[in-house]
Amino acid sequence: MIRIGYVGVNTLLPSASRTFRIANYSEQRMLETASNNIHALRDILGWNLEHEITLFRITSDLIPYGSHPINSGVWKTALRGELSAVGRFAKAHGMRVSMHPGQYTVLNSPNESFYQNALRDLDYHNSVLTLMGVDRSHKVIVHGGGAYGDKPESTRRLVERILSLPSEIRERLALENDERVFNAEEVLSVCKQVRLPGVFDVFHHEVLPSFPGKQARETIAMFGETWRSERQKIHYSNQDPIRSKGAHSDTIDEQAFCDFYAGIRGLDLDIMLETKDKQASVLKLRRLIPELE
DNA sequence: GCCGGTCAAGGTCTT
DNA sequence: AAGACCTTGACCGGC
Repeated sequence: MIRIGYVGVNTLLPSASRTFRIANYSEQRMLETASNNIHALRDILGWNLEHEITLFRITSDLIPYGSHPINSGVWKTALRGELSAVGRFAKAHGMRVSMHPGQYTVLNSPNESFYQNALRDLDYHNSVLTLMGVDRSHKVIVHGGGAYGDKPESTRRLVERILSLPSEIRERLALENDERVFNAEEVLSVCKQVRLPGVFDVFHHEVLPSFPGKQARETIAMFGETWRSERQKIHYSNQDPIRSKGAHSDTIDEQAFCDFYAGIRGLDLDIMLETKDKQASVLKLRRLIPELE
């Protein structure tokens, strides 16, 4: 069974990513905005339930400045009940949620300060999911980080940093190939070394290829081994025809997806679609391929 | 008031 | 040294 989902916001509903300028920061404003965002998230999941969509990525902006030093972390206690409630809803309906720190969270940075920032950010993302009460199959997905002109050393540092993470954070982590630095082959190698699941991003793999000669199904199968007893997840998107290389398209290209799907049909897989039109691409592919969940 | 254009946090890589 | 990358919404200037 192949299940598809979408990322971050629903274009038909109020956003769960509301924020404000850091110059206007106050604890009260942070808590109000965060509470509103959590309720907006609940409404998005409700919409998803009505449309039988059970795969969703929660925005990193759910708690404004959630991992910034300006934020005391009081939201972890103040909003415990609201996070728990939305998590109960997700669990009750068999939903799988995830989070994805941005490209600026760099775990393998040689800069100690940036490393500490990354640790805070991973703690933030893990805390949201933990307070929701969802287990470690609901992942926090990160990229490998930078190369710093020395890939072997940067990779070694990445491995070391992952292994030294607090276990509750490490056990929720998955690694994803990016389009500039860590390709699929390198990410898979790190995943095996540190025993973490790997998220294969189909589009990044097209922009920054590896595994020459291997078909998508083979590569997905190799990544699948890293998931052990958990359900495998991959990312899928297309190149925007106008914007720069690596930019996501507005919507999923039906022909491209059909060609891709022909090679993976029959697998057990969660596929996150990354497009500007969000939920619309999920509904579009469902119409095109009714057997998709 | 509304509209459209610009900026924001975060760090790395490329030009 | 400066711009690109990414993201959506906040914010600001001009009507």
